[in-house]
Amino acid sequence: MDPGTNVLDLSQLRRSCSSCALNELCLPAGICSDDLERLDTAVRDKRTLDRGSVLYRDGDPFEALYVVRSGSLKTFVQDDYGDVQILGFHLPGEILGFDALASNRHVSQAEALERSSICELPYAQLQQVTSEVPALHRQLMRVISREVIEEHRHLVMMGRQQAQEQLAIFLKSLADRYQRLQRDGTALTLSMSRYDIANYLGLVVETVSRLFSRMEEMGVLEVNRKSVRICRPDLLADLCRSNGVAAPKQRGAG
Amino acid sequence: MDPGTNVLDLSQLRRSCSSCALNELCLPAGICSDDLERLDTAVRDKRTLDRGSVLYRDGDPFEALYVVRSGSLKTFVQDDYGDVQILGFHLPGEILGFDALASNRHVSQAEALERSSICELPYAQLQQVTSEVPALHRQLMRVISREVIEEHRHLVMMGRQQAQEQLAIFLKSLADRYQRLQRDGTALTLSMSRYDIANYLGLVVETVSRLFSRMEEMGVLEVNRKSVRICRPDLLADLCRSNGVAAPKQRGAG
DNA sequence: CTTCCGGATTGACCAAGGTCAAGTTGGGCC
DNA sequence: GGCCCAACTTGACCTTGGTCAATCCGGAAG
Repeated sequence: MDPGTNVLDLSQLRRSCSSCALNELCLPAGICSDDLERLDTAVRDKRTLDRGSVLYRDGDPFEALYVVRSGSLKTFVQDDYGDVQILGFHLPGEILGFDALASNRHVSQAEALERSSICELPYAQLQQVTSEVPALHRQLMRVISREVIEEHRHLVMMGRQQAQEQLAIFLKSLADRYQRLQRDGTALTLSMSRYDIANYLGLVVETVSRLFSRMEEMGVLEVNRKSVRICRPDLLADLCRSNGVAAPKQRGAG
Repeated sequence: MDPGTNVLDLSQLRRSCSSCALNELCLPAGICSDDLERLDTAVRDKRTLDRGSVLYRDGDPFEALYVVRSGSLKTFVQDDYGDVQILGFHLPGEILGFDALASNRHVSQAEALERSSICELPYAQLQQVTSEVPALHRQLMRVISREVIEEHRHLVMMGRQQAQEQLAIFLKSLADRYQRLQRDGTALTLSMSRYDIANYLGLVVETVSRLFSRMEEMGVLEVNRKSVRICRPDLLADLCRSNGVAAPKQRGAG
């Protein structure tokens, strides 16, 4: 439809947040349409990243926050000896770059796992708009808080004693996030490598590989390289809790 | 000095942030004195918590952020089966409660590890003040960002393959935080139990106990229940990197 | 088509650390 | 003082998952 009307595309671009499918997941959530237009003035443009290209690296000056529009990225820290710890995998609607707020420098690296597009929110403009739109300020805080909670989830996963539980929780949470994007939560396409998954969970790649095989034998998954089908979501949920524990322990202190 | 002048104490109380020793570590950092007074209007009062008492628990409505003034707390999440994962230990100057910004409910629990005092920042008032004082807004964001980075550190620690590295990193980072409080960074008094440490690192208590003993044999530490003296900070630093690795790996991608 | 190569899988082996069980210690309380 | 209990330590044992090595697989390049 509307072939050749590039001008229309541009105006569409400017009002991107209002028309974006990620509206409800992203920064604009809960912002009224008037304020949305102002937010749009702060969104620079969409950059496209090829697989493996770096959005920001450790030490880069803080310039902007970034929203994943399509594709996916990983963020990680790397110590002086080159040891890497992956901090997270980021799907559409998720915002990156908060690590740089503290010191005005990024202290982690963000890298595309596949061809991805990004919305850039230059911090200077964003600050301007948030000062004019208090609701946006609160929403921004909420989004950072989500980031904090997401890291809690990561910690809980890593703290598990059994590697199988860890992988089960990882897959389940990935499935949940897929579903929120209105995708099929039972047919995952993993954009990250086995090495990335292993590192993310604090395991080695062989263990992850074996666990995939074992879960396939158990009939929980169907695995074919990058594509994972969750045949038995119920069983997967069970695997998140050891080997199916007895009764829930009592909550609260004694 | 000034005995019996209770009135003076009260006025002192109201201007608490300006005179607080934690000034440079806490929210006020980098805020001019005029604005500081306005911040003080948002700080309710100081609560005292006994060991084991709960500041907020999972599900509590979000009412305030809290600053540790003295003592220490732990925060943790607890799943439906009672399994706990400790998220952090919080020393004076550190701010708690950000997890509730996302949903207006806390999704973790904060509990005093020893007799502690707390400054309460009711969020309604805080929002009022931050809207009037943009610098405070930015500072608040910086503080949350610090929280994010602190969790990165936790993840890196947990991701280590060797338990000894994990404990070494834990002790070193604790020592560093002690030092920032102008305390002696080589004489730690652990307010948390061995169980807490183990849980925090994703280990079991026996392993932690053995590692303390081993490090004592190595001459790195002197351990006596809660008190840990770091005899050889240099060796401790070595232990943070496996068993002293060869050359740093090359950074950056190939 | 074949070659090449990085990512993934599988197997054999082994040790770090988890589990279970038996002390030890020290602080609180009668 | 002595008892008690929780926190901690230590030992013996064994499982899980890490290590090393061989192999497989599929996509990209020639």
